[in-house]
Amino acid sequence: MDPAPKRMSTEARRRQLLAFGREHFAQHGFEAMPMDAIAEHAGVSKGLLYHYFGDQRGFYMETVRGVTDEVIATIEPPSDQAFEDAFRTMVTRFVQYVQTHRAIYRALVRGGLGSDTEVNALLDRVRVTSMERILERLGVGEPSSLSRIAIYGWVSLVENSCAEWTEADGVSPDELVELFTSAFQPILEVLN
Amino acid sequence: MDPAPKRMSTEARRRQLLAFGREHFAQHGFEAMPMDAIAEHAGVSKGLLYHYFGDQRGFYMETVRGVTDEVIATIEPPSDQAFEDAFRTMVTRFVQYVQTHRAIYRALVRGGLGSDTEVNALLDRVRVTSMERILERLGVGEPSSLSRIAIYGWVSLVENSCAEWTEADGVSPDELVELFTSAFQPILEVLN
DNA sequence: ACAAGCTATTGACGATTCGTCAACAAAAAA
DNA sequence: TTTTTTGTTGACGAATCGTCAATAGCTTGT
Repeated sequence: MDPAPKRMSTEARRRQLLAFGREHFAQHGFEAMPMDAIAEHAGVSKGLLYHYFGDQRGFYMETVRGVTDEVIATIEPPSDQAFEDAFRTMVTRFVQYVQTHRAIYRALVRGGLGSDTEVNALLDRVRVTSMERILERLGVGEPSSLSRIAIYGWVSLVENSCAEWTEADGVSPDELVELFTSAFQPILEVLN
Repeated sequence: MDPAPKRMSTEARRRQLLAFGREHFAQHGFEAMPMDAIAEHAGVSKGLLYHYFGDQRGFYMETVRGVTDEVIATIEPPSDQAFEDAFRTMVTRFVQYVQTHRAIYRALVRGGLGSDTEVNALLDRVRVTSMERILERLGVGEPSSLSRIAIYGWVSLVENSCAEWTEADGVSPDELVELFTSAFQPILEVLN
């Protein structure tokens, strides 16, 4: 695939492998594919993957974490806006992220890494972070059980609607943002 | 575990193995567990599992299908009610199902069989069936892309809220039904 | 009661994949 | 050049999948 220098610095090699992993998973999903084959496509030996990432799960984890961290950074709500505006900014940025990173996002939520408990925890971290940021901006200290369930549900709605969106045609980002915003109103009624 | 008769009729053995599988997955989730070990716990040989279900995926599939078919049958909306009532009946029955089958339901949506494309298709069948029934009752023939996305999102909200609910305390079924009903109103605005 | 036939059931087997590790080789240091 | 460091490899053992000929329990016929 690449000229693939025979020997690279630890950091450079690591970045290269993670970049390849991201691209690979975006195209092929996280379906079971032997580490041998992945390594071959990446132009290195299987042993090298294990050397850098410990085990298969480790490679998946680091790749996924790269994406989830990116998402979390993207939807950081601006601190100089009132709630309604900050909320809309978060949602808008999220939708834009999905639009810009269609393939990898779909692989993330549809590619089926739910099987792995640890990897799934990374996905849940995005959801929980979103929840906490919203609750914090609303000044809700200790949300009730119902509040948590309601917000979690809304976040899931956003997540899965976006996943479907990546396979649909003719729906603009604005329409999605509008949908998510209006869907949040009944949730707001319930919070604490 | 059981007295485990040495030889059973094909149908009886099949039912017994599926019942065991359901119980096993409810308790342990669908985490990777060797077929050898599963067979041992079930009191049969590994070969027998393969004989009845073809392969590992086949065993998972049949077990999951048992549950998904049950869910689909449960939320069949009554045909003699107006939409609002039929809708509420569907949601209520669904919530009751989750309450009654906590363990297996959580395993279903959290146990991580998303990894497998085919098994995931079974889960999606529940969502799609729900969507179609609602759309049909509303008299929506060919839903727009946005409509599909919106309803799919709402179904995901219900699904994931319920999954969280199985791990939470102090939230009544009625509160959930109320939440889901109010969360549906903005969706209704968008449909076609 | 016994033999013969049917079929539910088994466990050993080859194939595939995971993860390890001692050996190798390319760059840097002396 | 020689030595040292360390990025890299491929062969290996362990674990698991899925197969299949052999086995053993039930049924039928006499």
